[in-house]
Amino acid sequence: MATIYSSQPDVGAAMPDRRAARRQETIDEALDHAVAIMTEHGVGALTVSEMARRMGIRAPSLYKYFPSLRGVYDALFARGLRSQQRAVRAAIEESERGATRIRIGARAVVAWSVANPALAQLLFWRPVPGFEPSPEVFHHSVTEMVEVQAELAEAVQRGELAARAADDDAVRLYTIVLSGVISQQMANQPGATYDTGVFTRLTDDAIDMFFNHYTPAGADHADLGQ
Amino acid sequence: MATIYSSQPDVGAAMPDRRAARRQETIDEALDHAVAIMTEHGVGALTVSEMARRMGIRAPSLYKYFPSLRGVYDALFARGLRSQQRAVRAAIEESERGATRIRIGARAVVAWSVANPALAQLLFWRPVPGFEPSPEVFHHSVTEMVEVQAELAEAVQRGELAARAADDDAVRLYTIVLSGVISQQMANQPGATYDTGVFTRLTDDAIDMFFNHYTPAGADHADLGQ
DNA sequence: GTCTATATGTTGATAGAC
DNA sequence: GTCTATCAACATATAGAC
Repeated sequence: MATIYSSQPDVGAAMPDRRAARRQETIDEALDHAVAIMTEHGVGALTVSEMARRMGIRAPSLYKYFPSLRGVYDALFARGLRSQQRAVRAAIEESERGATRIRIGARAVVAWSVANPALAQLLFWRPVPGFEPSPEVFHHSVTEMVEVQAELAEAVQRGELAARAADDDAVRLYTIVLSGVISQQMANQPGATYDTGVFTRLTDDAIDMFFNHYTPAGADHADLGQ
Repeated sequence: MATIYSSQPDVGAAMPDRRAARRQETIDEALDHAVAIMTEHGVGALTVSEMARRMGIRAPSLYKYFPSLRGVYDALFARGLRSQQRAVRAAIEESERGATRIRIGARAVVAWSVANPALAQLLFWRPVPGFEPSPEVFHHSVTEMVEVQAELAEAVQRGELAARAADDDAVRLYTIVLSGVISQQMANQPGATYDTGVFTRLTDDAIDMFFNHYTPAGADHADLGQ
């Protein structure tokens, strides 16, 4: 297998990999600029022309990397999902399972969202007329919700939450709470960080509210997984 | 004072009122088309040209009624606020005060939002690059929150909710819950009605969750204001 | 208050040379 | 894989005739 560490990079079988890597670098750079544009001027203000302008190339050249503007949005949606997933996984990595992990994961999602408002809007809202993520990209998004449900089931098993918390509706209520925090923060105080945002500061409060709603019978109001 | 019921409508002092009324009708018709365009193609897809096209006039003519495209958005924001307020006031009109009124108002906000998705997106999100409502329009939006806070204080007074429910943070948590329900519904199942939406169906559940979070000391988990 | 005409700018996308 | 050239369309907004 050819390696990108080859000492003779321009020869023979090493080429295709090098080409592919270079190509991927260009794509990544293009997406970096796309995120910057959306952050500065709004998610709906992205244009192929502006991306090309910032890269110092002509617009037609970008069509070698993306089939269309929608293709760019789709790549951005996928990148957003991956980035968010990485952030969450890094946060929960060594945490205890169950309620604790749910809380830490929730904090991570909110923190990632305010740190990446452009991508977050693309994931949580539908701000671009006519754009919907392609099925294969959207599939990852569904996968993520399955993991949340599994963790809720674990919390039930541990006696931290009532049995109802393993239902589909509980997952929905969880997403309602998180997307509420994120939406209100992005819409009403866009510049703030996780610590300074008047809505993001309520993340733990919101999670408490969610957990209390599923307090197991006989248990007291415990502040789970603090 | 001249009346629009004047039997001699084209004479003298009656004219300015008739002119003003006719002008307002044209503006309203223009905004109707604007809402239709946003509903069909997304909030960000509104153009002066398309509005004119649907009205059967030329684009320049519309500039006699609106100073710019942003002016149209501002008028739409104001219309959305008024419409939502009317819906809520009609719903709570004869209800008991306190927790009951909060619950009924919340249902009304969610129902109005899924029935008016375009205007709701304009109010709850910031989907249009560079558009922010003008200060005087936005002021009404703040007024509304003050009313929510007053009703929460009333619920505290009645012993329905704990004292903390009168804090600023409680109002924020309330808006988090509502905007969460609305955001998730609009983003993930846009076509649904209040009754068929998998998220809007959880409105009462979400309000229960909110109320339980502020259960007064000594009180049991009551389903307030059902 | 409507129109035509126009200035001025933008975009997404393709064809084809190099 | 980059470019030039170009298409076809669309936009916001203004000037000025009627």
